[in-house]
Amino acid sequence: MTQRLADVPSGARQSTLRTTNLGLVLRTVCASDRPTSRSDVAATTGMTRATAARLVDELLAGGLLDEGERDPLPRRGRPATPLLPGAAFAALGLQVDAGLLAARVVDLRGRVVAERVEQADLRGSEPAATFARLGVLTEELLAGAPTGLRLVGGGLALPGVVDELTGVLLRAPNLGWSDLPTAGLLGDVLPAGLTVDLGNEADLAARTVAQEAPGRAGPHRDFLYLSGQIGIGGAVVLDGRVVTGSSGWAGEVGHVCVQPDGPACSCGSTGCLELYAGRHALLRAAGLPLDASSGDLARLARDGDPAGAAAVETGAWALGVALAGVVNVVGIPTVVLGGHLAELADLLRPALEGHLARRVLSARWRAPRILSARGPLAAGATGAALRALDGVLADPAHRLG
Amino acid sequence: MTQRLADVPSGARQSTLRTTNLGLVLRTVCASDRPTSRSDVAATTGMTRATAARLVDELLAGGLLDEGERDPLPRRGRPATPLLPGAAFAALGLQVDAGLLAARVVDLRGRVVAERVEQADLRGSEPAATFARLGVLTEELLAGAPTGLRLVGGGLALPGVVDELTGVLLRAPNLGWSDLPTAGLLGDVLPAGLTVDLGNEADLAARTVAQEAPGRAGPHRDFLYLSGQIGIGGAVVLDGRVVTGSSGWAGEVGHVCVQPDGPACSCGSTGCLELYAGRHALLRAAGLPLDASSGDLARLARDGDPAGAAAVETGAWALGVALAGVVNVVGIPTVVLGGHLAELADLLRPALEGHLARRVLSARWRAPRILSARGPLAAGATGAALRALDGVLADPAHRLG
DNA sequence: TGCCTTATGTTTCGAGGCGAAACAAAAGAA
DNA sequence: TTCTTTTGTTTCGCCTCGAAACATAAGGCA
Repeated sequence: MTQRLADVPSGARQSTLRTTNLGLVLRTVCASDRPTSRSDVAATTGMTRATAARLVDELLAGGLLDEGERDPLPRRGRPATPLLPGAAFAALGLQVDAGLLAARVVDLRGRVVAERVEQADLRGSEPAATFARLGVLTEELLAGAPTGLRLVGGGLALPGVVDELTGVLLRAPNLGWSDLPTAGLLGDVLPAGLTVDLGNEADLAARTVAQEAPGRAGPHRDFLYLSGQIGIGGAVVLDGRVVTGSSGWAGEVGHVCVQPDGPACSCGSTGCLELYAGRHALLRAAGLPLDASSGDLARLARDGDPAGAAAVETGAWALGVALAGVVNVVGIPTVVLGGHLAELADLLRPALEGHLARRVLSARWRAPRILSARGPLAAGATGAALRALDGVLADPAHRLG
Repeated sequence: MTQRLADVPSGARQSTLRTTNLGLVLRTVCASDRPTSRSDVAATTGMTRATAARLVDELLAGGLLDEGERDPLPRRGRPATPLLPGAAFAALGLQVDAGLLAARVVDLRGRVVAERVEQADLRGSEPAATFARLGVLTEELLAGAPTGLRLVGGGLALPGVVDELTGVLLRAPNLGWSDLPTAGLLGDVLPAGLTVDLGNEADLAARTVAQEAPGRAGPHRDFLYLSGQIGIGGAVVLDGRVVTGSSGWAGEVGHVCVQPDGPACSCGSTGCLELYAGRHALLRAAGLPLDASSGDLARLARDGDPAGAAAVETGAWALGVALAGVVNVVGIPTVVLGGHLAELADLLRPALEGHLARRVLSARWRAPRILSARGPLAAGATGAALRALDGVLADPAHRLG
């Protein structure tokens, strides 16, 4: 198990060693779901206790680790000093969606330190006005947050295609926004000195499934995440990491064609998944108003309403065709349904797993599973904060200098 | 541009530094398409000349680098000593396909040192007999290879689903093989001490596009590779690396559904891509015998034969539907056609690019491109050798101890 | 021809960081 | 009280790299 330096074309020096090991120690502490001691760190990393202790002390001095209270466990030997991720470090997660605004502060231990979620119909809203609202929300949030918090950065989850490098929102049909340079807008409404990076809502929400706290892996390492908003977004998680691709154009599962002879989609194609399993499509097929919730639909279908059942049936069929294609290509048989699809998971599962069993080549070897990502609202905001905190874990030395 | 150690949960020590930098130097020399000097290495890696020279000397001693002849270029200053990847290191690439057997030796400079390719109809063949033939081929190949070659390993490309870890061929419909443990069969027919790893043909062939020599990147960093054999396999290349997924079940593009109401496929699904754009489907639609070549089909279509043109048209349509889905999900707009599809690329391109322009969400921002991977036969064999050589580049220190 | 300039490669020295091993500390067990 | 066990600390030596001076091998120019 020799360690290997990443393929950055730059020579490694002594300080690189230090940087790397600082990160390793921090990640080791974060990865554990219980307090860890210097000795534990040494054991799991293979370092000597001397080295582990040196590194831990440096991280403690920088506030990236905290020493916890001694656990009064009756054990032989000198009692260990528990180590925890530094509670002072936190990040800001924001989300703008067609139906809500959210702002959340998550600390390095993965705790939600403060949050504000506001229902709002933002379809076709004016970007500047909406960003101003987001700014007010954030200001209130931070005013109520504990003092002494060190915000290391932030992220903004948006329901659309985003260029993470330039900070331009390229396309967000459900907000009615496109080609929007957000840097200026965000700079005007957010506290100075805080860097907020954009991200696709599905990509970021998938992080909340991939890790249950910064640096601590969730129950699944490889899965497909489906984010049911008005449209359907997706993310591929491989080895615990979201595969973003070379640009933001990945994960548009909603526009996978499930019926080439089907109706025209606003995207220019025909028979897109969204036309069968999108939020509006399902509600319309069930005879419900477009502002009904997924819970309403679920109730209808469970109560034996024929239109409701048919809507779910059609949705499961379309999801089956589209997901089978994705599973055949990326080879990951685990699908996590998020957003409004999470609430429908139990209803969709029987038919959907049946379709997948038939259409997925590997089904006989590894049967595809449909899971549900029930959780608090605005998972994208949490994911955005997690992403910012991941930056700290990747290079803690940067925060010490 | 700080260097970061990979996320292996093991502490980095001084020797790790050395190991890493040895690899970095070797890869730097390999990445260049012209001889490189110690001074060049220092400049591109940011090391001092002293360090670069130390590392180079160690690699020279181990044969991983060679010093070349001085280039009599009239330049000022002390002439540089050219460095080249060590020609003594090479790997064996094998391929078994429905229509051929291939064995090839590729050295660290990316040169084909020796090769044997044999046409053969292996559909439904007896695995043991076919492996015996492969063994004979390999023996002849190695007998004719230059002496002093150090074979670092090998790979076998198979047209099917493979478990790379256990060495089991799970499913190869066109050979008629399934659940075949190859380790024993290979061990019986290959020289002792040579480790040969399995690989999917498309995954390995994609490597020949991703890199033009070991450690030297090809023209495209991100692309989709389509391998047209009798079936249609695929591979996703992201950042120059083939994305293999957690098991071998990725890349089954041939069984993406393009028409849910379409005919039944042998895989159990309906309307699979393969039924429209697979080799047999195209030939049948064109009214050609199943043993005709893609060149025959191309000629027919170019000559204005209606059936031939229709076959190409249908193939392009089906590829359009399937690839649009893949591009929408993985966000990579570059598609490289390999195998028998390479020869049809020019014919498919107009219609196919049209379909993609309509069905791919990002088309207006980045128009999908269809490229052709024309090259020598049995690209999988070359890719298998490249994969083995990549192992050397990843950890050259291992070859020095 | 002889000296200067320039680029490459080598040698020497010092500093940073880790491992090894002894040591100190803090508890339970006998 | 003393022994045992586990954790944390200190000291020392080794490894590897960077810095800087030095050596080498060419062209340029008078």
